[in-house]
Parts: sequence; C-alpha cells; structure tokens
Amino acid sequence: MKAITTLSRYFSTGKQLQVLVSSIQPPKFVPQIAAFTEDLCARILNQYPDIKTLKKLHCKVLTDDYLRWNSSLGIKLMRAYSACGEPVITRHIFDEITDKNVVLFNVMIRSYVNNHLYRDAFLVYKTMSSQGFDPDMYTYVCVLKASSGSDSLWVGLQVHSAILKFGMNSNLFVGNGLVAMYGKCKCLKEARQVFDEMPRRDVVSWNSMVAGYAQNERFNEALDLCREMEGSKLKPNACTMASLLPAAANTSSDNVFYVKEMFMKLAKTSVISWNVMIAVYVNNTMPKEAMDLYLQMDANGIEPDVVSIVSVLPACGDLSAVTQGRGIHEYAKRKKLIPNLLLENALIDMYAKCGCLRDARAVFDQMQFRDIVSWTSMISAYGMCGQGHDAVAVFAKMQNSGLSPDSIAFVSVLAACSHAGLLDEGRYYFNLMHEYGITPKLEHFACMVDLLGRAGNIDEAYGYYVLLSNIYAKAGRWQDVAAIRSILQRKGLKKIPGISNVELNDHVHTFLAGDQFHPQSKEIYEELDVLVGKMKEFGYMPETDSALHDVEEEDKECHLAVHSEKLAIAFAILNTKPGTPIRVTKNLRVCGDCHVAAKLISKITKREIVIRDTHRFHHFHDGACSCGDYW
DNA sequence: CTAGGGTTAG
Repeated sequence: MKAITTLSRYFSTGKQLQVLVSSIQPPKFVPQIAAFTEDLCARILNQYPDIKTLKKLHCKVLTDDYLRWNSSLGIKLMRAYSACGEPVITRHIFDEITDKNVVLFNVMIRSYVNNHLYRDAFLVYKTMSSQGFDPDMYTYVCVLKASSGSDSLWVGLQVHSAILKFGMNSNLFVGNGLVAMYGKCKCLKEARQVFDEMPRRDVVSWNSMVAGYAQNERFNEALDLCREMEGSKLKPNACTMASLLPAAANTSSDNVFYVKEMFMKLAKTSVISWNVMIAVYVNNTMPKEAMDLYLQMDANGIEPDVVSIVSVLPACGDLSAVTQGRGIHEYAKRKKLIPNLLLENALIDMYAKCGCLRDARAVFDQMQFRDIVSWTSMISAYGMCGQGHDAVAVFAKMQNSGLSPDSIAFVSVLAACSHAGLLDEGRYYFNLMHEYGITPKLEHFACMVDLLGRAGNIDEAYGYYVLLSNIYAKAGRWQDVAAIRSILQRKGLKKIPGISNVELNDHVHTFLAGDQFHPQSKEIYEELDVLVGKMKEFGYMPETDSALHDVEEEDKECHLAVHSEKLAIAFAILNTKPGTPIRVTKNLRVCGDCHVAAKLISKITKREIVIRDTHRFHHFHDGACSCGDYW
C-alpha cells in the first residue's frame, strides 16, 4: 500500500504516467497482484491520461476477460475514453461488461452527452429499463442535459414527467437540470416555475435561471434575478457572469455598469470572469475599456488564455490598435496557443480592421485548418480595402476548397463588389446565392442597392428595393423596410412606394401604391369606385394633390394611382364575410386622405378596420379613429 | 463488505 501511495506522487505528468504504464504487469489470478494492479490502474485512470497512455494501459492489462469481472475499472476506463472524445470505444467497453448496473448505464449516457451524441444518449436511456435497470437521479440529470444540448423540448417534457412520476423532482441536481433545460428550450415560464418550487437552491440553480433569461434576450430579468440572488445569502460567481454574457450586447450603460460591479465584487481569481468582462465591453462598443482590462490581467496575476485573446482582439480592431494587436499575436505564439481556429480567425479580422492586409493574409496562409469564417474574414478584409478582385478570387478559392459559402460569405463578397464597383461580379454572386439555396436577406439587397446606386443604375436599384420591401413586408419586418428606405433616400432615390399588407386565410397579400398586378385587381378597383361613391354622400372629397405624393406623375389624373392601404381594404371587403374586422399594416405613415377614407369605410361597411403604420395603430370604428385624428 | 455516476458558463 505504501508503495502505491509513493508512486501516486509521480503521476502528475503525462510522461511519468506512460513510464508507469510500461511497468504494469498483466493481471494474473493471484488476488494480491490483481488488487495491486487494479488500484494502480484506478489511480492512473482517475488522472484522465491522454489517449496514447490510455490505449497502452487498456492493451496491457484490461483484457475483455478482466473487464467481465471488474465493472469498477470498466467505469473508470469509460470515463477516461469519453474525456478523450472516444465515445465509440467507450461503448465497446460498455458492451463488453456483462455484469451491468445503473452506474454503468449512467456513465455511458454521460459519455454520449459530453460528446454531443444526444440521440445515442436517449437510446441508452430508453433501453435501460427494459434490461431491468431503472433510471435514478443521476440518469435524469444526464438526459436533461441531453435535452438542453439538443434543444429538444419534447424529450425534455417526457423526462420531466418521468421525474415527477418517480418523485425525483425534489433533488437539487435534477431541479437545476430542469431549469437549464426549460431555459434552453425558451420555456421561461416553466423554468421559473421549477425554480420557484425547488425546496432548496444553490448557486447553480440561480445561475441556470439567470442563463435562461439571458439566453432569451431578457437581460433586465436576468439582472433582477442577480440582485435577488445577492439579496439572499448567495454570491454571484464567475459562472453567473458567464451566464449573463449572451444578453450583454448593445445594452444600456447602466446594465454594463451592473456587470462591472459584479465583476469588482467577485474574488477576481478566475480567468473566466475577466474574459466575460472583456467580452461585455467589446459587445457594448467600449473597446478602450476592454483593452485596458486585458492589460491589467497580468498585474492581477491572471494569465490570459485563448478566450481572453479572442475576446480582446476585436477591441484592437475597433481601436485600430495594431501595435497592441501584434503584441497579443506574439504573446499567443510564445504561449503556443496557435494553431487555434478561433484565435487565427480573430487575428485575420483584427489585422484587416487595422488595414494590415498583408498580416491578415499571412495568418490566413499559415492556417492548418480553415473554416467558413476564416475565408469570409479574408474576403471582407479585401473588401474593406477596396480590393474587390482579390476578394472575388478568395471567394472562388473557397468554393474550390469544397466549402459551401453561407449567407454571410455572400454578404462579404457582395460588399466587396460594391466597394470596388464590380457591377457584373455583384450581379453574378447575387444570382449564385440561388444555386446554394440561400434566400437573399436585407444585407444582400442592401449591397445590391448600394452597388447599383453607385454605378448609377437607379432603376435597377429601385427594382431590388421593391423586391426587398415585399419580402420584409410579408414577414412584418417593417424596421428593415425602413432601413432600406433610408439607404435609398441617402442615395438620392426619393420616390418610395407605399406598401400595405392584409391577411386572408393565413396568407398575406401585399399591395403596392397603384398596384395593378393583383389577380383581383379589376374587382378591387370597382369596389373602390363604389365605396368612393358612397363616401361622397358623406361629403368625402378625394385629395388628389397631397395624397398622391408617392406615385408617378402620369398616374395622378388616373384613379388607378391609389394608395396601397385603400387597395388592401377593398380587397379584404371583397374576400371576407360582412362584419369581419380588417387588419392592414403599412410601411409609411397613413396620409390624411386615406385616414378620412378609412373612417368613412368603417361606417359604411360596418367593419372594424385596424391599420398599423410605421408610427402607431389606428383603430377605425363607425366613422371614428382611435387616434382622434391626431398622429 | 459496497465504490463507482450528477447541474450552470467564457
């Protein structure tokens, strides 16, 4: 026994472990020797050796025969293999052990979960009871983690009902798992209910609930919970800060200050809290503060790690602090943190933002592995410097390398074309998106509008605008439509057509001002004529002059030049039963003429009409509007 | 003479 204790002192490094493994003799069925070997192996395995050492040890002593009568070592082996990212070998050992128990099942499930093989984890969970092993609290904690990891609320709910059925819900760890699962699955009410009903809560319970709010962009509630936590006896820790991070972007200065206070109150011994604070500053456009904090780490005895560097590099880019950036790059090399994909991508981005294209390219060229982000960063780098042809060349190389461009890669190449005035290339890539099954979004259209606007093709730019407006109007994303409108207005495109939407049978119908393309166009205009006739009896006078500011001159005399909301209302009247309320959304503010018309139409047709414009809601009922004619 | 297995996060 003494010998073993002495030996264990030397287990701290991989090399020593390997030496020790070589000295182990295969087990013979002599009880003392077997016990000695077992204890020795257990000690080695508990240190999580690297895969080489592990395999050596596995071959040397743990033959399958041996495993059959020793599940304890089997568990340790499985754990070690799982930690090396070898779930297949873990499973092999699991299958070899004939004398199973609940713990073995739990270790197997856990191995799958930790290696993100959630389906396999669920499968083992499903089969264990049929083999006579009932899940226990440890099992439930594992499968809850699998549910959170795979965002599968459905499985999570099933697990929850099993937990309730077997009365395991009062266990602290199970409760924490449930809170985390519901939070990940966006069920904050359920998460909060579990949290509130927990008989006992620890820091993890609070952090899980905070994480739930933060992951669902409810930063204020997350902060309220932190305050409440401080009000009780528990102190926030580095993990609390880390949980807040997803929501701590572009938030108020008060909120940033709160996180800073939390950071100051922590025992600042953990590199994680420093990294989170740096990231919070970066995500709230406070690069100077991020930089300063990074530089203070050393004096506080905290060694920056890969995450610290990846977090602070964007700040260097934002500040164009290339000297600092280079220093950090050197530090990363010295600490042998490179190669590292995230770090190298961050370096490319930093150098690009500092205008050091050569350095960016050097990092890119020296990379062992490149992902879509690496390529996209390089394309943007060239784009930012106006080297559109180089950007296009890198894009082509990326395609050749076998990677499929994603939506963001297209934004960067389109932006590069736009900055360099590469009209044909821009059109080519815009059309290419289709082949990759990517639907153009705001950013892509904005690039095209920009590109065409620069090239003087105002007409074509306008075409892209209308396309974009329709897409966003149908999705109800009026803010995006407004953003594009302001881009166009800056480019000198004054005439923005009004667009209205109205929903009918779960389908959104979109109308442009003066729209004549709708299949029911004829009936709609006829209906409008009838309505205008009746409205005139109430003293309505069409205000052609001011009302038609946003349609073409030649359309003015013609009654076809009608605002889109009138078309939408007429369409809804035609296609819905009498008395059905009509709901219209519009991308511009309702004009005076349409407002009067809507009031009268609500009276004549005895319909409730709701128009949401960019500014507010208008509820029209029996000839009056909720806005009291003030908007 | 019954271990062995568990939750949040940068």
